[in-house]
Amino acid sequence: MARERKFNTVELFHEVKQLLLQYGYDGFTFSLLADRMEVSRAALYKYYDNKEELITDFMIFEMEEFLHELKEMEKYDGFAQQFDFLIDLIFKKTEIHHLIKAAQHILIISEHSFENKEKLQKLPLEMYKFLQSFVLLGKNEGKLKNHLPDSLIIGFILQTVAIPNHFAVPRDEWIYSVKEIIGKGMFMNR
Amino acid sequence: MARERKFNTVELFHEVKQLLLQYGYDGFTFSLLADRMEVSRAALYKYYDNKEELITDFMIFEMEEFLHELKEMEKYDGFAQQFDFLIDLIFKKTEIHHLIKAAQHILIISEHSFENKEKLQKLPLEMYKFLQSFVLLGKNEGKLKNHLPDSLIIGFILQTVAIPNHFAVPRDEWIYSVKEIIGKGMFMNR
DNA sequence: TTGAAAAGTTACAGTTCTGTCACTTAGATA
DNA sequence: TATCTAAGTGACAGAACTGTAACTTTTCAA
Repeated sequence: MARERKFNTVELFHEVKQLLLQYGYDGFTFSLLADRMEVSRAALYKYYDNKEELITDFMIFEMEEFLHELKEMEKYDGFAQQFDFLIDLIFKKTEIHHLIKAAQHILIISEHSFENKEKLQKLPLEMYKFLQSFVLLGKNEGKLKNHLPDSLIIGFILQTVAIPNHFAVPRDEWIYSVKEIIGKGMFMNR
Repeated sequence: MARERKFNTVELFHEVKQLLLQYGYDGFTFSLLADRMEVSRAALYKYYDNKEELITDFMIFEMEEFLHELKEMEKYDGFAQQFDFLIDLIFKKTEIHHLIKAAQHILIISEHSFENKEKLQKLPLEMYKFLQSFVLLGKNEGKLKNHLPDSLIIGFILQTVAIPNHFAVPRDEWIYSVKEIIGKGMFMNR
């Protein structure tokens, strides 16, 4: 009925991710993407009205995938095991942190609402709600300090991934030390 | 001998800061700045060749100011007091975190070297070296865990400022809890 | 008072990106 | 094989930003 497509959504999103991480939201252009995909710029406009819609769709795709992997946590028993899984996951997927930042950037600069804007807004909330149940488990098990705000606990854990490792401390040592600080702090116990 | 200037560097940098924090490096333009300063765009080009040079000069100004405030730490006696001062300072100057990010952005995207590029590169290093001596003090006093990498300790402390307080936990409770987690961790002691 | 010098403006050319439209191409089906 | 339809292209106009050059304005000092 119609001509064969030169690319699919998976290939497209793969390049979008590379470009976003390399150039950021503002540096990303349809020309850049079209060159990478080896199609004309106009071809991309057949599928997405503008950059905002394209990146939004991509973000939703990435965040849903991450959320899906996050929910693997439930397969682990008890807080301690889930904690280890969580830290390992966010260090395996460090890009997600940058992508969420970019997502918030879209929501801030976009004036008019559009198709998937609402969906993009809801995803971080869903993620937050899921992690809050994890925090609650920790508190109920008596493993997490009760008086600390849930949002700070969650934020702290997610933020660690953004600490720049300028001096190239070996990955394993780094992650081990992060877990240590989050759990037991950096002060000596007396 | 010459005509009176319509603006000075202090006023200029004040507006640059506002615009940078609101629009980010990419969103910042000479037109935007000229409007704010109520001068013509071309007038700005009398003082700065381009955006890169302008923002670089501004960054150096801001980072030197911050470094100066940071060095007030030395007036406090012992690690514990210096730690409290440091946390309070970085929460008083949360913007500096975003500005340093922007500075790194410049260094990444700029191809050719220019006047103050080197100076901009050196400032974070100077800051790092200063904080490292603080970490050393903590380790020597037996207050900080010896086996944790210095760069992680420093990164951890600086990064806390970027944790988003989405649910508007009161400032004092927030900062108190941050200090608690950094020092003693979020796990219950058994 | 007049003219040198710095401050400031206007206007232009060049670049890059955006969004659209008329067009061509390729594959399925009738 | 004719033709319908979706895929893809090239080319255009409009917008925004950049950097510069020629010009005007203001001030002070000789």
